[in-house]
Amino acid sequence: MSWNDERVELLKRLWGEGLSASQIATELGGITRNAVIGKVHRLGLSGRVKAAGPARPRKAQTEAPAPRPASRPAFSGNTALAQALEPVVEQAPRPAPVAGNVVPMGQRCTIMNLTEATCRWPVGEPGTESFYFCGGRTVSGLPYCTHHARMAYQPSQDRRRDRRLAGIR
DNA sequence: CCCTGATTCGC
DNA sequence: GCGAATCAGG
Repeated sequence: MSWNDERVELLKRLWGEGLSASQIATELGGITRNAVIGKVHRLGLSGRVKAAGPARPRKAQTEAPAPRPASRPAFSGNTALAQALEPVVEQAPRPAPVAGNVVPMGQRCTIMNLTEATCRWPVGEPGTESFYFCGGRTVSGLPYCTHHARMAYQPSQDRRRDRRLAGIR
C-alpha cells in the first residue's frame, strides 16, 4: 500500500487526535505501526510532547561502520504539536461511520452479530426493539470504533453532551 | 509480556 | 521515500 493524499491526511488527523501508531496502522489497513511512525517522522510531525532523550548511538544493523558526525536535529516536540492542535477544532467530522446518534442500518449489530471487530457501543434501551450496537469496525484491541472510542476514552473534559446524544446507558 | 514512540539504514 | 529491525522505555 502507498501513501496517497487521503491516507496521509487521515494519518495526520488521527495522529493529531492522539491515537497510537498501531491503532492508526490498523485503521488505515495493510500497514504496520512502523510504517506509520516512519511516515510521521518524515512528515515532520513527530515528538508529541516528549522530552527528547539523549540521542541513542545505536549499533550497526548489519556490520556497516556508518561514520556519523554525532550530530542530529532531533525535534523537541512543539513544531508538530502546534500543527496538530491548531487547525481542526471540531468542524465537519468527515464521513464518519457514525454521526451523532444515528448508525447506518446496514452496519447495526445485535448481540448475536457482534464480533471482536465490531464496535460494541450500545444505542437505545437494551431489551427494546430499537436497541442495537454500533457495529462499526473496532480500533485495535478496543471494543469500539474510532468515533465511539473517542467518546468512551475522553482524555479531557467537556464531552457529556455527545455521550448523551449517542444514547450511552 | 503487553504496549508506546524513536532511530537507523538497506532497499 | 519507505518501513523492518532495533532500541529504549512504560
